[in-house]
Amino acid sequence: MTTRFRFPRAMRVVSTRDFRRVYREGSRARGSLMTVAVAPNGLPHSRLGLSVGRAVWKKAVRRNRVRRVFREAFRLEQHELPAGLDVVVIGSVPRVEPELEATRRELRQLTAKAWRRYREKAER
RNA sequence: CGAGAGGACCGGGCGGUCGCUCCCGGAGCGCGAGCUCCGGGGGAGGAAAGUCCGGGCUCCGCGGGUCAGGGUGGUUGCUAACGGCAACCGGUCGCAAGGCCCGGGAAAGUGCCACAGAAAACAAACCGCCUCCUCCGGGAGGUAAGGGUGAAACGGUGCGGUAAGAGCGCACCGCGCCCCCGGUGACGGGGGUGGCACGGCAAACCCCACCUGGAGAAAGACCAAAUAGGGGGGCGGGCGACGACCCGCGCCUCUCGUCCCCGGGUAGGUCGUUGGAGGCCGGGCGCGAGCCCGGUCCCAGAGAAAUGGCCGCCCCCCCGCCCCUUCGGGGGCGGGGGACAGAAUCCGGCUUACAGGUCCUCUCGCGCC
RNA sequence: GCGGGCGUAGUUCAAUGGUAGAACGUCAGCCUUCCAAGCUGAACGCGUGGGUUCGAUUCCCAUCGCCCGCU
Repeated sequence: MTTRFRFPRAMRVVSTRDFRRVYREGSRARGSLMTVAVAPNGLPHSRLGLSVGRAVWKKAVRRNRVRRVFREAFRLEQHELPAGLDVVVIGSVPRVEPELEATRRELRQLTAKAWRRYREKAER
């Protein structure tokens, strides 16, 4: 049985309430391509939320490109990431042109880093 | 062959693989909304953009009138409508094909025209020119051809005429008015006449003609947790509002009285939401924009927002190395690049951005037959 | 997605269609033993491209950039 890389809508953070919860309670980690914010979601799987605003690119095409690369990176890395998290990927770097492999690497590192910070905060 | 003009169109192709979303069919799970799997099908643009116009649609209670405000500006058409388009007229640029033009009114009124200049719009006269007078300093009168200023100076050129001159007279051109002819019309052509009157600016106020209510899908309709206790309807009276006023009808936000009823609504969800002034093919009408008839097709519907990622081959462009060459170029290998740009209620236009490429028609020049 | 508004010196703002000004800042000189303050002087420009006009920062059109409001 080969590992599947499905990515249905249920694996997306969609509602405004969930976004607000991650921003308020979650922990963050910033890298050269993105900022990652995480918080547990109480589900058996992790979910992805995207936030790529006009500060990244003024043209809608370029923003869509950034979102697609981020989304593809999450799809391919979903089994390597901790389960049961809401992962909000924020486009925080103006005029980024992300490469897929670099994005996968950074997503993995930043998610682990943010998740570690969350657990340290929870212990205190 | 070269130079150029106008128009129509395409916007990388094929395959593999991992995904997303919607629709249809089937199977499984679940009380159910639904979820999962399998198969089939659809899935960005010519500008989806800017939001500059016009319309559909929805709400603001409906209809009518006058005004205010806003818009348009050659004519005739096309259209659901338009500030769009077509044909034509006029002006202007080009040898031409053709291009460009916010192209009504300045004898309804108001305003502005800096500086310079004598004078800037209604007539006047700085230097001049001419005649006469003179105490030789100049003065009176005639004149607007010449000078100079200016973006613009009171018709232009020539001849006659005169003291010097002047439409003072004549010819041609321009301009105004009248008549005739052609055209639906803008306007064009011809004839007569006037003796020049009417400087420019209306993307200055304005006048004229025509058009025009406001908001916008976050419009709007429905279902409906948690929380909070209020909320709704009928009848009668009063005040008042939707740019202003008026008329007719309708209605009640607000408030008072009274009677009756149990719903209202945030988060969230569903609808609106994709079948339409629709695409393609054929025929007919029209110079054309377009219109009519018949056949055929269903062709994106997301929602923190799908239409993507990776790989291979082909196509086009650029660079490097090597080989061949009839010096025009051809071939091989490697590397890089392939525009502008992403639907969000829909449609008709306009505008702006854009690598490269295809097709059609026309003009001018050169050569050959 | 929709609706509004604004672009003028380095900065904050003015200006009827007729030479673009003010304050602060910058630079130079004077003054002072030196600095500051003060005085004098200078440089610095209408977002961009067209059009109307004799003439445009001003009027008209297009374009670029920025800001605000509406669930």
